[in-house]
Amino acid sequence: MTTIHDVARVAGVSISTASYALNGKGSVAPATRRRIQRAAEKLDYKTNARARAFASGRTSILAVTEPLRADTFTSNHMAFVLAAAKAARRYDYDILLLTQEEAAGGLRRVTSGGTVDGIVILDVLTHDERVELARTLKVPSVVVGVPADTAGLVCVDLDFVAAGRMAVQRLAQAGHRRIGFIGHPAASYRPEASNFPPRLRTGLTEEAGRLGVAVDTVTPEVDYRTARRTVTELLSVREPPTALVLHAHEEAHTAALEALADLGRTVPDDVSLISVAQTFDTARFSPAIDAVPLVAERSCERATELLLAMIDGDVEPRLELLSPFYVDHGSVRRPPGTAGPPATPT
Amino acid sequence: MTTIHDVARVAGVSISTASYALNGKGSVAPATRRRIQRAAEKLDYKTNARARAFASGRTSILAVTEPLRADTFTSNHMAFVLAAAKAARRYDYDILLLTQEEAAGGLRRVTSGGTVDGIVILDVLTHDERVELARTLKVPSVVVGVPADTAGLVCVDLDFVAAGRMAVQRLAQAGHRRIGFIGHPAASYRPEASNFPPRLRTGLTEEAGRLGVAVDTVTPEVDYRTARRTVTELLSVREPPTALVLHAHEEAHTAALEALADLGRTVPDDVSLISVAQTFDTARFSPAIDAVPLVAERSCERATELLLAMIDGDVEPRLELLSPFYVDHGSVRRPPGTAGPPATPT
DNA sequence: GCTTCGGCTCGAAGCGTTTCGGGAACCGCC
DNA sequence: GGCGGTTCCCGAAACGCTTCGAGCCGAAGC
Repeated sequence: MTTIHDVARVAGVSISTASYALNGKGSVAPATRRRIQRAAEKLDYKTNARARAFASGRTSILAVTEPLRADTFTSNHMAFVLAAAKAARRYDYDILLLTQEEAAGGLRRVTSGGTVDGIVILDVLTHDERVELARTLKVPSVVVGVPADTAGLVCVDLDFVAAGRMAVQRLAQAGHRRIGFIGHPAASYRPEASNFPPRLRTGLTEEAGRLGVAVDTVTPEVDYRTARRTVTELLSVREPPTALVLHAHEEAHTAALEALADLGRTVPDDVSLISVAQTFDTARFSPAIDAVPLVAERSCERATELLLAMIDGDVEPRLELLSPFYVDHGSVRRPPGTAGPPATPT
Repeated sequence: MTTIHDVARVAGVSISTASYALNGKGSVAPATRRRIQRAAEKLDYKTNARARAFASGRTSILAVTEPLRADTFTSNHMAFVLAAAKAARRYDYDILLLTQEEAAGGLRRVTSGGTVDGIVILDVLTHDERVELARTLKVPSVVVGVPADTAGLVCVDLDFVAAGRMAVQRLAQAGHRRIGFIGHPAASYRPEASNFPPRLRTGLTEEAGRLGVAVDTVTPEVDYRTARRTVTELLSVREPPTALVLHAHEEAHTAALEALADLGRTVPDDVSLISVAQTFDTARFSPAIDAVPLVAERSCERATELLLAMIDGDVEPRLELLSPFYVDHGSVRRPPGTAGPPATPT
């Protein structure tokens, strides 16, 4: 195995100079640096990660903890894990994946032994043991999501409240006065679950109240047939909503579209549609659905950035809420039978 | 930070003895061992993973490489990654997750620097650059799946051919003479994709030929509406199949059930159903569907076992195909209008 | 009583890198 | 020409652990 000693010898310098040159630290004369780099190239030298970790006290590995629970969606989970991995790589870090059945224990293990330099806590619950633990660890950590108590934590998340508001604003502006909200399964709104579903709903209902928009809410289970029936019922009342806001699993989207087709309602002529805070692509539906997307990359990128800043240096505890944005696919229009100027974005 | 020196001092032994005792290696008198363990406990000593990795040349980390491609399903991917993680943990290993956009480069990186002790290659393509690379690396690796050329490799996978055969046998035994096969999207059967879809289809069609069973095949895209239409067409011919075998995405299962309901066919009275090689639970459908499941845990457990054997010691290259098994949920019955003894498993 | 053996323990040599402190050479300036 | 300040380079000290080889000692074998 070729070591830095070999490189130094071939380049005719000391190993310390070789180390400085290879790592871009210290001050090394350009000519010397080139000589060392050429030697390294020639010998196909690769830094021994174990030795480097030992000497530097850094492994260049981040732990990513992501529980798999029944009340959330696999694709969302995967999206965040992959986004975290991608973000980490941009800073030359790798990720070590911690699973549900090791949540706290795993964190303790990779942390106390110095296996990782930092922790990314994904998909956090309102009350999450991982967060409690992270507070006590000396290894820096960052939370993607918003636990009940954010004191002393660095948290990053989409502003779900604003996302809910944005959807309502858009529809209100288009002239809708009664909207249907298709939410997550009821269990997702309980205090022991994640808190983004209630946050979104809060934003939505409060803004609706402010703007004088009525909201009919349903929370179908993760099951196509139930979802479809639920949506059909939602639309079959005497005074049905003229628009739907979806913050639900993918299957519910399909179910909603099928239910609409079945009832002979077309999108967007009869009913407008907005999907809020999804990680999947709502353009792939037919028709494509307007979205206020949940971009895992955004949250994870920012989280990683902050985490690395914590690793070398201090970062003030904070809660960063990322502003939502709107993706127009033409699934929102004025409700039927109403006149006025065409709906335009703010 | 408390080190092994502290433990040794408190226990009144040398650090080498402490090391042997703590790692269960060498020979240490029981009394001494206990004394050392008590000291470690008292001092809350945790082995420094970096130092240990450096000294021992082992990091206790395995790389898991898993490409995300459009032609497979997120939930399957996640299932295998999690299964790999779980298996690794059982042997006190952690996993470092490598993503698509780094397939070969990432492997090279974590390998040449000694970041990981071994590699688990998931979801392998028939022709996969990761496999080519793995062959040249000095770090041991194991493949979950079956590439075109398995020479010199250790491969583990479900026996998809046998799984396909098993489904047909079951249906033939129940008296079915014409079955419908709902496969993956057409692209999955091309030579540049994974080869488990063609393997399964081969087993199915060959066994069908042997048993005199006709097979009508469809390969719907990953899209509910298309899938549903396709299944409806499959069942709307003059002489429709009396049973369906599904090796398809979850949405296609839902679509098939809805299509059947729409056509007024009930399961299993009018049509029998078997789902083959799925990682999701087919019991959650209504009605529950018989399955020849793809158990990610099985493949990953065995793969990990072999990988660790390779890490310390030699393992002969091999291809291990795991035998499929049948899970009965009552969705298979004799075709309507036929007499004879009730269908019973072999 | 001697040797031999095996169980137990220890000292010390790494493992390959980072990084500190210092020294040599050189510069510009008074 | 002396002197403070840079720039560039080097030697050597860690970093905490594993593991080899050797030593000691009591028990067993002759």
